Amino acid sequence: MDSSDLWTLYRSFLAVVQHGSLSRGAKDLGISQPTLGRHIAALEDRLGSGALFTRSVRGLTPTEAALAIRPHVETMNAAAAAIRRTLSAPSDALEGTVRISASDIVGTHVLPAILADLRNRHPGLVIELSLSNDTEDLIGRAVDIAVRMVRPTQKALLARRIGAARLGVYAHKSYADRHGLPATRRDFAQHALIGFDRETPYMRMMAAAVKLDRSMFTLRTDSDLAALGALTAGFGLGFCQVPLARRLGNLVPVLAGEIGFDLPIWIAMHEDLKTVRRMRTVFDHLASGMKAYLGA
Amino acid sequence: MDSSDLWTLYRSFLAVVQHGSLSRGAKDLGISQPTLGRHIAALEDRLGSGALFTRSVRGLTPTEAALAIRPHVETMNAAAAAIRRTLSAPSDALEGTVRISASDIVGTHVLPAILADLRNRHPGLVIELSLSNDTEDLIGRAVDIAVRMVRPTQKALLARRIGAARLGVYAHKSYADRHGLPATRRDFAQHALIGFDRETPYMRMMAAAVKLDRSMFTLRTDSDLAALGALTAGFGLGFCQVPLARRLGNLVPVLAGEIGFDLPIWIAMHEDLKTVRRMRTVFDHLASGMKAYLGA
DNA sequence: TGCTATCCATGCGATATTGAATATCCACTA
DNA sequence: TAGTGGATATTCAATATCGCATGGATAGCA
Repeated sequence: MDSSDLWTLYRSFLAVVQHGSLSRGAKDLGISQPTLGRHIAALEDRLGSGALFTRSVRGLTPTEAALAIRPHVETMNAAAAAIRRTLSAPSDALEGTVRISASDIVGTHVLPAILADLRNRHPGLVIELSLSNDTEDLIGRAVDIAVRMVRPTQKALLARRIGAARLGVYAHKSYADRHGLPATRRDFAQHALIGFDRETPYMRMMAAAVKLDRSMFTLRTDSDLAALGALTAGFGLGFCQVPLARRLGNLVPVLAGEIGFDLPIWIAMHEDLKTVRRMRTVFDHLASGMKAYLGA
Repeated sequence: MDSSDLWTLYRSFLAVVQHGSLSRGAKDLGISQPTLGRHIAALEDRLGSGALFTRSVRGLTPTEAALAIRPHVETMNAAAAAIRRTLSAPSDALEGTVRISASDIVGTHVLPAILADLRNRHPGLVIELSLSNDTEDLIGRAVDIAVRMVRPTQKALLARRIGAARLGVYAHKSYADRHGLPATRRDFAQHALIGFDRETPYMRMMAAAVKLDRSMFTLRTDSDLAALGALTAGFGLGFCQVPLARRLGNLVPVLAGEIGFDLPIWIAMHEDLKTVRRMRTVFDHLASGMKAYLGA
């Protein structure tokens, strides 16, 4: 083993980068601190690109080179995790682990009921739910199936369009009672608006569609959940998916005819997984569950 | 090391799957056949999902489970390769390796000149060129930079739209001299048409745009290069990017006003790489080179 | 200043892993 | 039917790797 088996060393590298010290990394990996130290030394030696860490008494600080390769090692790690999931059960069985990603809102307010139903039908299934508004992880194998609000373009993905969730402006009843509701878009200036903080491509699109921008918001947050929380707490006017607003109750639509736009809903998974029965089952169940949500 | 360091074992697994036998895989990895055999046995044992291979005297045949995890291991492998590329030079230097993916046509007819120019300016650069019409590999780290014909949607990608290449129908002069050219779309039935073989989403889109379908083609191939070769050899009428047709010469446009559509051109790379100087440099150079190609 | 907690490095015996040699199996062929 | 080539398994001594114990160093704090 002289040429270059570095894979184990990469794994050790990741533990150190994530934990910041040899001892903590070693504990996480279940190996000893001296061994992990030797791994890092061996890796630096064999890569021949100088030090990956600067040793200090507080731990190991990654160098620029270490930061540069870190994302790649994370990709390896995600793929390794995917292997374990794949083998968590035979491919023709309706049990084992499936990892799903979805947005904050969908993951907390829409999926739980769908997943509970799924679990009742197939008790052997184990669901991992990863909530994030980033949509980068299907190819990198960080998750098996994704519920998305944008059309996936990658060829290797099996994607199905479920429909579209209309996004509208709402206010909680308690807010409406106290402050009334705007009759026209101009009245917005007199109201408390809940919106985004940082500019993201997605937000820019949304802002253009409804002709609102960051400066008009009274409460700015990048957490959709926080925004929804503020909305239901009666803080002010905010966006909400129409089916979700119906389900939550006590939310009254604002200028429903005038402001709003459609958010397409897609379910996607890697094509490789379509032969794995539980993946296919979860995929189909998510599709029908989301369709029911849209129709509600 | 009892819990689960399987990364090295995954690497061994991949070698066996790729080469079909322990002995060939071992030669590829630079380790001995008994060692590799023990790796596979250990992996099967620790994964606890039964055999990964059926041993025969002809070699090792992957089981269904092995086939299921293979893509994930390939992802790990691609990421490992990306690490080596990243470290092939310091991140602030204009040397080292950059891996680019592009379509067959662009890779063979457009990029070479652009890359040659690049190499003249920065002799320390090493370019790896991966040609394929699949566009799945940026997140999985199989390549660093991609030239694409579709808009990338993934958030973690840094993408720039260069413009659009118009796709038109052409015939080689020699064909036109012998058979004449169609005056209307209906005349196509009397001509030899070069087109695609299998139905792909991309082809379906293209077919819809120009109102042609598979049954009308006299020569069917899924290799764009073969189609272009047939076109320039005077086989019949076929599609070609307008700037490329101009550059090749001896190609005459057919119904230029009537048939054709625009192919957007994008350059994309992972956002992580934008701090690596040579990546940025190649990205920018590709952008300006492709823009020049479109303008030509 | 001295105590503690946390960190990395080193020496050393125990253990696990490796490679060379070899045995064995089987398909194929003259 | 015997020989050949290519394959996997086994044995065993050499060696690489590991964990434990320990040393040394620094920051925080009373």
